[in-house]
Amino acid sequence: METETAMPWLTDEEQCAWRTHLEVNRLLNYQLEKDLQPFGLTMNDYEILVNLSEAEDLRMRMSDLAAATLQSKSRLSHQITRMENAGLVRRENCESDRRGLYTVLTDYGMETMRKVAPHHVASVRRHFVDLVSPQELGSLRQALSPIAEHLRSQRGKP
Amino acid sequence: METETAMPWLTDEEQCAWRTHLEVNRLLNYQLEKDLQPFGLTMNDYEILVNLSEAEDLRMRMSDLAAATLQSKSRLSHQITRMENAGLVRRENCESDRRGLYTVLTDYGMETMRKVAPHHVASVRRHFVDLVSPQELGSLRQALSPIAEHLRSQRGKP
DNA sequence: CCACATTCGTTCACCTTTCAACTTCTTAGG
DNA sequence: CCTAAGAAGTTGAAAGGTGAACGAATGTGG
Repeated sequence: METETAMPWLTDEEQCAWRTHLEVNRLLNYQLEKDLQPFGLTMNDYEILVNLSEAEDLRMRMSDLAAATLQSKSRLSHQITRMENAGLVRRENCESDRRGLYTVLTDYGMETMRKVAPHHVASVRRHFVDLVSPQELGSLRQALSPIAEHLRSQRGKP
Repeated sequence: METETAMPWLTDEEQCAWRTHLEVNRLLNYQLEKDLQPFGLTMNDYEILVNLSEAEDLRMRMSDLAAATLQSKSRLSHQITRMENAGLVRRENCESDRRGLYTVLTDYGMETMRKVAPHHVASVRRHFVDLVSPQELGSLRQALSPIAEHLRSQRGKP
C-alpha cells in the first residue's frame, strides 16, 4: 500500500519512532495522572506547585507562571481559581505593577507538595526513568534537546 | 536546596531528561495541532481518520477504535458525532452484533485524508523527525519501546 | 503632558472531556 | 429456556479548556 514516491512520507523506521513517541506520551500522561489522583491533584496542579515551590519567595506573576507552564492566561486564571478554592495557593497584589498579581504558595500548598512529591517521583521512576539504562536516558535527552529548542523558538509564530 | 537522601529523588541527569520529554510533548502537540488547524482538523480527528483508512473496509467498531486511540467510549462517541456532522465518517449498524456500530470512513473523509496527510507528515518531519539523525531516532525508539510496552501492560490495572 | 499602543489578568460564550446512569443486546449458568 | 451478568454505545450534566473582548494600568513617542 505504501509507495516511496518522494520526500513527504516517513520511512518505516521513522514512522515507528514517531508512533512510539506518541503512544508513550499518551499512556504516560494517563498513568501519571492516575497515580496523582489519590492525592486529589492533577498533573497541572502539580506542575504549578513545583514551579511555585522553586520560585523566589514561593510566588510568581501570573504571566510568568503561564509562560513557564505553557498555558494560556485564560486557562491559568481558571486553574488558579480552582487551586485557590482548594487552599493550595493564594492571589496577592503586586505593588510595583498594579495590573499584576502574584500567585503565592500557601503553607498548605507547601505541605501538600512535600507529601505528594515523593510519590510522584516514584511514579516517574516506575513508569519512565527506571525502565531504561542511564545511557539510554542520556541518548533520549540528547535526541530530544534539539527538538525542544526548535519548538521553543517556533512558539507563537505565524 | 536538593539533598541526596535516598532513592525517591531524581538525579540531575534524570530530571533533565524527564523535563525535556515533558516539554517536547507539550510543545509538539501544540505545534502539530496548529499546523492541522488550517484544514479544520484536530489531531484527534486526524488520528481517527488514519485508523479508519488503514482498517479493513475502511471501518472499525466503536470499541476497537476507542481502544486504538486510547479514549473512553464516551469521548469517542461525542467525537464521532462531531465528525459525522462534518461528513468525515458515518455510523453503520453491525449485523453480527446488534448492539454494535461501525464507524465508516466516507468518501469525503478519505478525500480529506489524502489532501491533509502530506501536510501533516511534513509537519511531523519539520518539528520532529528531521531534527535528529537517523541514529538518534533509532536510539529514541529503542529507549521508548520498553516504556511503551510497560505502559501498555499497566493499562487498566488497580 | 497627552494620546496611543501594549501589557496584565479576568470574563463570557462556546466547545470538549469526564463520569455516571441508562438502554439494548449477548452470553453463560442452572 | 430463563435469568443474571456483562458488553456495546449513548446520553446529559458538570467540569475543564479556548479565544475573543474587556477594563485597568503602564509605557512611549510626539
